[in-house]
Amino acid sequence: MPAAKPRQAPVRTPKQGRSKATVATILEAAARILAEQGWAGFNTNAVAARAGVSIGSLYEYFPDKQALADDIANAHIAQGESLLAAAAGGAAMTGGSAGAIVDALVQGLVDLHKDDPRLHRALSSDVPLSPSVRARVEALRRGAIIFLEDALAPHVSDPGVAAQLLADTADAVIHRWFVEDDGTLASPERLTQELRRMLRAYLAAPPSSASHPTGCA
Amino acid sequence: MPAAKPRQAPVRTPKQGRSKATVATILEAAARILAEQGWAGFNTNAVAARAGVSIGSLYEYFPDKQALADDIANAHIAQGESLLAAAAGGAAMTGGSAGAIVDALVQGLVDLHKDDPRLHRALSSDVPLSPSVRARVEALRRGAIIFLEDALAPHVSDPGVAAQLLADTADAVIHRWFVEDDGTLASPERLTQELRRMLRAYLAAPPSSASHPTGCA
DNA sequence: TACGTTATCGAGCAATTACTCGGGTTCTGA
DNA sequence: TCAGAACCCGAGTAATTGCTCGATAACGTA
Repeated sequence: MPAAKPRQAPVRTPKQGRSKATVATILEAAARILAEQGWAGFNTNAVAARAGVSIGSLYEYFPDKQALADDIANAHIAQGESLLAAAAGGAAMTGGSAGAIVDALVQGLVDLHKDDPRLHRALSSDVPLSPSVRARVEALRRGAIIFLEDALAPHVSDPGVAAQLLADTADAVIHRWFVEDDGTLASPERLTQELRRMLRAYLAAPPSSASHPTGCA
Repeated sequence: MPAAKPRQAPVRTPKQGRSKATVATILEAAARILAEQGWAGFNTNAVAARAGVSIGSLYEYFPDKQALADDIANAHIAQGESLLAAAAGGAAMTGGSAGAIVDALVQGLVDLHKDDPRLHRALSSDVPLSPSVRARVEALRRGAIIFLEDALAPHVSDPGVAAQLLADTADAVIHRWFVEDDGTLASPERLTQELRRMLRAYLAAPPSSASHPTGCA
């Protein structure tokens, strides 16, 4: 890893159709390698070879390896943004009851994780992303929590904490079941159903009860 | 990364006191580098330098880089095993009520994550561990779930699913709050309290109620 | 003290890999 | 048709890094 030096020939922006296709091919090959072999197998020579393109061509359009990874991550994040927006819309449509909020949240996260789980895994816990990309992920998370906070306000006493608990729980657990999946004992679908039940139970529970819960006394 | 070749001089097992100290120093330095810089900064030359030991000495006691990482992971897992055993004992002592089970589970996992969170993070989602180590982690997880399953049997209708949901939820969420900690909105302690509330509410909820939960109707 | 065992050392080898650069090919517009 | 722009090529460079090996030093014991 040589120190950052000013590049002689500046990075090209594709103008003709063939170069646009080249860039797309490179990005696709890079994503596949990332999904299949993770960051460890992600080297620019391999990406170029897999794309059927010379290493020189790759560096015509990407200033360095990091930019390539960031581009892939940004595309994935954009997908996540629209997916969560759709989930938010769905929750609003169905009336905003606690159950509807839970369903929309869980469904949105399942959708996000089900499409290309291996790439999602690589991007979320393997690739060292640049600060700007990390900031975008964080913004997405915060946006989702803020939305949840508003939606939950009528239903709980501390919407801020409830929103974060719901968002983090659903995301972390779904991530584990759909992405890590190291010999999961029960099926993800069954577990997801039970997850919804748990989140609903939480939202329905009184703010702070006795230390020994006894159900409905 | 050259192909695996039979080592000329077999790996030494430390006999004298000074070599035992050397091994300990190497392991300590390696753990610190792993915690501070992750797998990316974890190279054997750096470990040897940080330990104040020559690279040759390192390779007297560790066959390769992977063995070094695995040794650190195994020590960490052993710690986790005893911690979870303690939590299990605690739950049994306090009577085995649903609330006690939740408290013991959450407390055990918090303890596991609070001690050296950076190392825990590196080991759990950065270092490519060898299959045997991964198997040991998986065995630990399954053991915890089996234990939970027995403990929950008197309280829920489907202990298998409930046990996995509880274990995965608590682990994943606590991991996020105590280890990842990317600008968490609320304090981990407050969130942990609310997590306990959620898990209790789940265990107290009836097996399968109407789609619109209304608390205790 | 003498000798075998144990421990330490570090220059350097070999493989990997991010990235360059000089030169060729294809396209486009006049 | 032809000049220049856009595109593509891939051998090669320099840095990093896992690991070896022959030599030296410290230790234990007779």
